[in-house]
Amino acid sequence: MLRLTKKADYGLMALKYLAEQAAGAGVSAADTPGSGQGSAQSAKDIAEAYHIPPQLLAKILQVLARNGLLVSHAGTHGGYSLARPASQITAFEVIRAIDGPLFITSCITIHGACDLAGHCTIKEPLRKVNDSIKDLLSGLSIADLADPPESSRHENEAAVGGGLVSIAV
Amino acid sequence: MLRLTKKADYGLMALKYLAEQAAGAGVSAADTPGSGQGSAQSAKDIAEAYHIPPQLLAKILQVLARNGLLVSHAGTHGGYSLARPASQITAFEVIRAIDGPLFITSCITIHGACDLAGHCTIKEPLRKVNDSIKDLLSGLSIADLADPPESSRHENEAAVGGGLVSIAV
DNA sequence: GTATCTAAGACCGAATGGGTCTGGATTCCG
DNA sequence: CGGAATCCAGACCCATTCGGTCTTAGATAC
Repeated sequence: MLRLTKKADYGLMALKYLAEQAAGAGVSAADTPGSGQGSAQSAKDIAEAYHIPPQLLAKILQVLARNGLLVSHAGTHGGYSLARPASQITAFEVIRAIDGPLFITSCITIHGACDLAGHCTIKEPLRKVNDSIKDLLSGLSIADLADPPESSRHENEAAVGGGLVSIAV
Repeated sequence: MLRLTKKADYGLMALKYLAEQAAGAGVSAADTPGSGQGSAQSAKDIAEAYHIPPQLLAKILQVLARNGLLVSHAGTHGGYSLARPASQITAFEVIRAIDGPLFITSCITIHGACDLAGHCTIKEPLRKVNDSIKDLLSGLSIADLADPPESSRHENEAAVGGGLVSIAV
């Protein structure tokens, strides 16, 4: 299937959300305990914005924070904010933090070991594909997600407060 | 994890094996359809060559045959052979035949439907990545696996046709 | 007619992924 | 100070998928 997990999806969406908040809210609005990258958003807020299970997102954000992509702040008005500018956080980092190392084939492991050790003959060509995908994702930043260059925009995604599913596509 | 399944691995290895057999069997290069030469290999042979479970490989080959990538021949000296020249069978076809449609994110489905229907905002950028990966795999043929191009080249621009690595969004 | 091979399906155990729950530890605020 | 809001870290559960096996049936060459 070659697909990334829902967790990674959620993580990307959350980062995008934070990037938008940071950009829109102006840095000076509320002096937040983060590192000045806009206002901190709680896991619950983000989860509600996208209708994803709050507890699950909470765990994802924890992982992201542990990996240095987010900064967290506990307490009453705590939450998460980006650890770096959105343009300097790549989708690859997010995915690897959540889903672990990115290997297209079961052969390519950290040690290069393979259960088909000697006789796995397709390893090398696939490694190139693997690297290409990695490069591909490394070239995609959160800022790119948040601010699509010129793609089609027939989707009305205005902040739907407590809205229902609005099937647009 | 973004990795393809072991079945797809096995499938690719098997195709590569068949390509090599076809090429080495005296017939002109790898560009020979699976007809007329006794180079049909049984599932058991291939399985033994790579030490993979024979019955599992058998099922994989069946799927491949059903999808028109292999031609099968039952009977005493039956077996499988490539339905097309190895250079005209892409890794993408193999993977899709075995692992099903290739979608990087759970949002992108056949109908475009998404459980996060309206509010999945990262769908479009990721679709581009998805397409790029698809192009990447479509540019990799079985012949490339069997006869690895000079890997001393730059990694990303191997045998791939268009500028697919340039996502840049 | 029999040995050899593919075809097709049911079936199973283990791993993974998605999601929940619980019990803390921190920080703000009245 | 004490409580509310928030993050943190696990354990835990359930459904799906994956890897693999088994069985039965249909084709084909000798």
